[in-house]
Formats: sequence, C-alpha cells, structure tokens
Amino acid sequence: MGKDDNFSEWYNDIVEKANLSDKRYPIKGMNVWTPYGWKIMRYVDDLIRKELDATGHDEVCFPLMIPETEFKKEKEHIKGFDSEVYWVTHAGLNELDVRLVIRPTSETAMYPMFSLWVRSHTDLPLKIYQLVNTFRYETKQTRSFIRVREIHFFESHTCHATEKDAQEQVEEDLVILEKIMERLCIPYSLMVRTEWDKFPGAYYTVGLDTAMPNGRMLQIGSIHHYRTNFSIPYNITYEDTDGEHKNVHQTTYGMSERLVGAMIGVHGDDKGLILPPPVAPVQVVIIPILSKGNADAVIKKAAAIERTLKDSGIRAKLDLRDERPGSKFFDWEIKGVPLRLEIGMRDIDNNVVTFARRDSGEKGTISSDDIVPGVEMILELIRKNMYDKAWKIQKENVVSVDSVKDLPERTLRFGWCGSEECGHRFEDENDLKLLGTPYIKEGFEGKCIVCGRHTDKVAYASRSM
RNA sequence: GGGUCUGUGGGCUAGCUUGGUAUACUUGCGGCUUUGGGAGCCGCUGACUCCGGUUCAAAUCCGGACAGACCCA
Repeated sequence: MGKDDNFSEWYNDIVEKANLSDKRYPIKGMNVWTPYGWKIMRYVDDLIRKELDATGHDEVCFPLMIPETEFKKEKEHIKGFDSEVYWVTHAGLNELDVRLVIRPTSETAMYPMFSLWVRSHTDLPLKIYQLVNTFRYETKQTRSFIRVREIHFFESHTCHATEKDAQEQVEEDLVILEKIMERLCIPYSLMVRTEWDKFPGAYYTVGLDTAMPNGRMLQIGSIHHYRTNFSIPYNITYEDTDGEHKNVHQTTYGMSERLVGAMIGVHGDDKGLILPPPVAPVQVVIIPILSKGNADAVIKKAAAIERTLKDSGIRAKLDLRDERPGSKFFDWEIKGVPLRLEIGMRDIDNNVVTFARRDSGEKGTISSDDIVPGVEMILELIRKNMYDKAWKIQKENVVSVDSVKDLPERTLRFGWCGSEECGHRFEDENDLKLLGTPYIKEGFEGKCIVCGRHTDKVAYASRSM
C-alpha cells in the first residue's frame, strides 16, 4: 500500500480505512460523508467561516436551482459549463417551459439578485459567501474529495466600485488563504492561469495548487477577478457620488472538499492519516493500559484526564473498548489522531502520562500536573512541524528545466514566451498542464521552452491529478 | 472522448474455463479469557449488482444497464 510507490492506491485505501466517506452510494462521484469525514469537513468549514466573517463577509444561502434564462446570460460562462451541468426538466408530471440548472457554481443564481441589492455606492463593497453543495457532471475518473460530481465548497462573491477595489479584494483573499492554510498545514502556490484555462467569464484566475506525493499538482481553490464581465450582462450597477450609473467590479473566491483531499495526500503516511490538530475530530486519544487488579484505578485516572482536557476545550477521547492496547494504537493511527496519551499503573506511580506524537512518532512523558499546557504545547508543535514539512516538500517538488527532454514527474519551472501557440504545443506534446505564471512575480531571464525566443516570463506546469 | 478489466455476506475472497451442493479470512453479536504495539478459544448472524436471454437447471454461458478499477487522448 506504499504512499510513495502507488499514491493512487494508497489514497483510496486510506480514505476507506479511516472511514472518511462511503463510496458505495450508487451514483458515480457522489459519496456519503460518514461521521468522521464530515466532522473534519465541518472543522475546515468553521475555519473558513471564521476568517470570512472576520473580514466583513456575510454568509447567505441561495437556492440550488437556476432558471435556464438566467444561466445563459454570460456567454463565456455557459460555454464553460454547458457540458457539465445537470438539468431539471420536469416537475411532477409536467415538463417545464423554462428548464432549471442545478448550480455548478452560483454566479448566475446570485447576480440577478445583486442587481436588485446594489443601488448606491454606499452599498459597496458587497461581500457575501455561502457554504453549499454544487453539481458538475464530471466525466473523468472520480476520486473521493478530489474529483466528485457533488461538490461541497465555499464561494465568496464580492462587488466593488472600482477595479482597484476589486484588486484589493484579491489581496485580502490571499491573507485569508494564508490564515486558513496554516491551520490546515497545507502549502500552496499561486498561479495566474492561462487564458484558455481561466474560469469561464473571468478577467483573470489565480489557481491555488498543492503538490501531491506523486509530483502532480492538485488545484485546491481559486480566486477570480471578473472586472465587469458579469455585471454588464446581469446589469449590476450603482449610482456613484457623481450621479452616474456604473457597473460594479466583481471577484469570487472558492475552495472545496479538495482541502480534505490535500490534507490526506500531503500529510498521510503508510500507517494512515495524519490530521492537523486544528481540524482533527479527536485531537488527543487516551488509551488506558489495564492489568489485573488495577483496572478501576487506571480508568478513573484516565477519565479524570479526559475531563480535564475536555474542560479546556481540547477534543479528547478516552478509548475504553475491550481491545488490547496495540490494536487501539493502530486504529487511531489510521484515523490520524495527532496525539496519543497512554496511562497505566507505571504512569500513575510516576505522576505522569506517556505521549506519542502521530507526526514524528516521538514518545515521552508529561507531568500529570501540567497536562493541559503540556498537551496544548505538543499539539502546536505538531501543527508547526506538519506545516513546515509540507512546505519543504512543496518547494522541493519544483524543478527548473530548460528543455523538454527527460521531464521529471514533478512541477516544472521554465521560460515561456507567453504565446498561446507555444502554450498549447507544450501541453499537447508533453501531456502536461500549464499551471500558469506566478501571481507573485519572479525575476527571470531565459528562453521560451518551445520556440526558443528570449523571454522574461516564467511558467509552471505539471501533470494534473 | 477512446480502450481494457472487474462486480459473490458489512469488508476481503474461493468457486466461473467444464452450468447442478457457495469457501476461507475478517467485521458484527453473545460468552470465556487477556491487556505498555494488531492475543486466544467456543457459539451465532450474514452474500452470488440489476434487467432480460439460453437451459430441466445460471454465481457460472450470452446481451444490456448500473457501479467500480486501470490505460490512452
């Protein structure tokens, strides 16, 4: 099952063994969130809510269905989604005159309403978000959390008076991103997507990519600047201080359950998941080590420690199942619990608890008197270690190349003249996807990897997941 | 988009070539026993993806649907 020699198999195996999702639901790409997986997702969602709320976004919830007439207002957008939307064509026994789209994303649901909501410059900026499921008829191979047909995601949509204000929103989104990612311990790169790969209807798209152990990049989210591309067809205007009516400038931002997929892929090992403490449903598992005659005393002590940790807001769980300790260790390791505490007579006699870290395997003892600060400190060390380690891998995955001979299975960095022709040729001939050009400019002097012309542009590419 | 393969208790699997009685392990449940890295024993529950065809008889052969795995574009 090795993670490094067969990532794909390892991933599926881990998802099943850790019981994150049940793939047996009889529709391709629509899996059941089981309690453990859903708890993780919920903690991720909580983090997202917290950061968006803190930056003045308001949560809303729009209907799932969109009338065909609204859906078709922005031409590029339809072209991009036409082949992958689900349609509702009937209601009861009646065929509908206006068919309904099951949202693949919510621009076309929200923007007719934005047009009503925004009237004055004082209504701006409008910053809203929702956490919902969306549907896309994915024809490629599906995979839990990574390629699904029912997508659980957050989408934030903003309207601004000027392009500059919208650009500042993109910058704010990046700050939000950093705060979320340091909790999830997921590294990422920011790439401005190529013209042919940007979001349908966008002015530009920033793709957020995380390297998987097989060298491929997983897109975990995106930020789009729309300019007035949607506000014109949807007629979203405001009356400015000068009395003129102007179209708003818009942005969107979204990330999905791929964050869970990324956490699995980035952190897991051959023993199972390793969950970042901030989103682990069980942060600390307590295993009592019983033997004849002392069971009562050990259980009593273990329960007291569980109580103390829980009272301090730490998600602790005492495992009292009638299993042998070794068996419990394996179980919780598969499930990725970041910290394990063991309590036996030996520990009680020494007034300590034994701990074992999931990320490093390191073992030691904590004084029973300092159990809360001790556990909090170790959890934070684990989080930090996981984040640092992940960033190191993300950076090491990038290889600079200057010719198309012997391209390694990594993320490639090279010169690109920027022409669509060279871009397509590079993708087609090497079976790679251009991730784009760095959002944060990198100094570069060299030649286009395809045509050889001198260029100061640098591009990245990898095989996609 | 094109192709290859697969579908048997909750999980994994034998049986399919050559049609007739469905196997092991595991999980689950009950009991005994044990506990510092996957203990052991006894008992029990539980399955041939669906629809159609061939046949006296289909898990097995044929067709289709659905679902899954992989490869290529």
